[in-house]
Amino acid sequence: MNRLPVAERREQLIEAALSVASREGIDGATVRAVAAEAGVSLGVVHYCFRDKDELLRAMAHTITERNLGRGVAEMPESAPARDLVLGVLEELWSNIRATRGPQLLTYELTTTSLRHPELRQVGVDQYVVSWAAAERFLEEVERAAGIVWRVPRHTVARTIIATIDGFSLAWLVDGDDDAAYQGLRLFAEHLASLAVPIDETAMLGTGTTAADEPAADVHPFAAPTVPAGVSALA
Amino acid sequence: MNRLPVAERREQLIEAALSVASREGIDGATVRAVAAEAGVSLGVVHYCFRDKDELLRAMAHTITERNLGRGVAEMPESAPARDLVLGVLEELWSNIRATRGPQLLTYELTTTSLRHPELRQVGVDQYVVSWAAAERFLEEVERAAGIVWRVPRHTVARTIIATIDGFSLAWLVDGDDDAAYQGLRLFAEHLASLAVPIDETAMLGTGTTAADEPAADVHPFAAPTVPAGVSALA
DNA sequence: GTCTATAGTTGGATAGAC
DNA sequence: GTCTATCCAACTATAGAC
Repeated sequence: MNRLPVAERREQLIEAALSVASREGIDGATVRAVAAEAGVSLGVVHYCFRDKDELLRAMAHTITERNLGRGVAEMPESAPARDLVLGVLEELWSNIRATRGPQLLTYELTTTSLRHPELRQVGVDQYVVSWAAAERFLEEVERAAGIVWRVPRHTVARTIIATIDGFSLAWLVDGDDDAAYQGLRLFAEHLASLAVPIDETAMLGTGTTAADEPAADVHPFAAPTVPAGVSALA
Repeated sequence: MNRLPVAERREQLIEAALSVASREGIDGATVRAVAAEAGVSLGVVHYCFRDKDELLRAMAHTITERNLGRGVAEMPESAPARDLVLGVLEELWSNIRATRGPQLLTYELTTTSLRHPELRQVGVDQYVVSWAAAERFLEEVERAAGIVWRVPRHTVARTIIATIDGFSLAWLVDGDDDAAYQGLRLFAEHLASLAVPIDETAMLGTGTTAADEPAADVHPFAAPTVPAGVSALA
């Protein structure tokens, strides 16, 4: 009944999709369910989106977009790397804990994207955005703590995302808050141990902020981790 | 046509389910598809399994059972912790790389189990088995390397599984073998750094192999050390 | 723009012949 | 034990009235 410009209707439907999918799982997010959630009839959804895939893609895009927005807001001018790392991980964790459904949904989207070529880009985008956010965080820490990382930044970024994903998934299954928290704390310590004060590396003489001293066998100059055909963050 | 005892038929069907699900994804593992894969007709599957859920549960059970079997085969009588850790992670990784489909399937099973109460136990079992395997491995390392871990064993075990899951998932998406390998190497170094020679802890006088001396601030109930300026990130 | 009605698929589950 | 035939539910997608 209520007439709306298409753009607004789309947003409303995306929001509805997000709600249903977070609550019922990705399989529960049928076109019908989304229409019902939004309080419109079936036809409206198909008027706003070419097909279900386009709706899902739009929904996924909104999610990653928001994850990008919720990046590192402000960082102290100067603080020890350890404190910065610990602080951000704490915050990240409390955020995850507070959003079970959406969190699970992102993993459902990842696995789904791996089985459906039409959604393939969704999974790639998720990681591109996550890794980029992690790298930005690492840069901030470098600046604020006056350090560099013992291993290439992108490797550290990838490690951060992997660890958070792994602990989150396990926590979704067993719901053990303490165990997850313990694990993340331990990881934070590890992360902090990867930071080396800039003075100590000064004598190595280099302009780049990338690490020059690899850990044992971790080679610093591995090829950059940009998957082919993933130039688009947009 | 070919008459078989139910038990064998069941195994055959489970095998078929495993194949289809690994290849086409969990959604592709319909009762019909499984029947086709096994070369039997639809009715047969329903004769051997009460319903689809029971088939999926049986399939999942087979997977975790095999993961349990493929535990740490042999471990040297004596070797440095670092070598042991590196060796096992290498092997684990090459195994994952060689089994994309099944690997992805386990994650699909995890997320699916989180949305369907009837399959809830599947996800729990996956982790129980994984954690147990990791703990057994850690015990072996303790013995062979003459060390104990700086943090409770179950925390380390959980970290191992989380890290492997995280890197695997990312690798499934971007297919970057090098990046995944780099990350796991770095993790191996971290793991090795958690080992402390038994001599150094002897004076602490304790019978348990669990760590009694938490790392720096990794205390179960330590208040979050969030620097003033960082809490703004929340 | 929005609705109802309906076409066309797919898939779970059962009945009953063999 | 195995097969064919069939029922029924749920879903995507479209057509056409309002």
